[in-house]
Amino acid sequence: MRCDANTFDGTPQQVARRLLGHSLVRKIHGQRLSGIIVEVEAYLSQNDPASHSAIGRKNRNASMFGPAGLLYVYTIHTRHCLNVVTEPEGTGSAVLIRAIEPIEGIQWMSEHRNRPAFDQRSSHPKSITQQSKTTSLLRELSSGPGRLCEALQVDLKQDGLDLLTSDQVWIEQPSQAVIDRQWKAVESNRIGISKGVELGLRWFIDGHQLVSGCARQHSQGRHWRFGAA
DNA sequence: ACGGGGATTTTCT
DNA sequence: GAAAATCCCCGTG
Repeated sequence: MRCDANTFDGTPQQVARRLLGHSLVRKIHGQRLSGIIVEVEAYLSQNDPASHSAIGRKNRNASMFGPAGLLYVYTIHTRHCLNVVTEPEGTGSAVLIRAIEPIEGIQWMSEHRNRPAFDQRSSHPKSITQQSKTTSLLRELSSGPGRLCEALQVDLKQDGLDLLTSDQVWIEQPSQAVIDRQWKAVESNRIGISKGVELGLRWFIDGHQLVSGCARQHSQGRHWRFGAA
């Protein structure tokens, strides 16, 4: 079920934690592409030197200052990254989606990433070797903010779309299958930034294989039952 | 008009 | 690990 405004209501920290386990859905050429959000970061409107909003409202970050539930897309080198805008119009805050576990349209995502076609027959592998092979293929697809944008064919053309009403991209509530997994979420510092590292503000599913970066586990950090936040 | 910088990824050694 | 790739925007002149 598509999320309503309640999902995007709250501080960027609250929305970031809430979005874990939700599905990011992209519809393109009549096809549904989707994945479960497993890693997020919050970027704040105040006292956050790493936030794009820290330089003030410009053309390129304008949608970050829009109302909660907008999509904010920016470019980094040759790639794109996508964010969910939080807080009321005029407030520059957002949640960066850093990794998804692909669910629907995996073949299309493989093509978009220009990777060898993903073999659906091995998506329920029996041997450990097949399992790790599948995992590494999926990691290439959507573990990392630039990768998932390419897999879902999201770029500046989607910047500013409204996730509440768009027929191109939206967020859906966690499926029963996800709830049954009894995931735990953990907090860490954000990665890939030079300022504001000590603020924390990164959350991910503990031990999930598609979380980006080397630290997929953070056992010493605070953690809680998924869905409790 | 020009040049630098960035919430990244890939492909080397 | 380190460097390249070769983007978009923004600040400067």
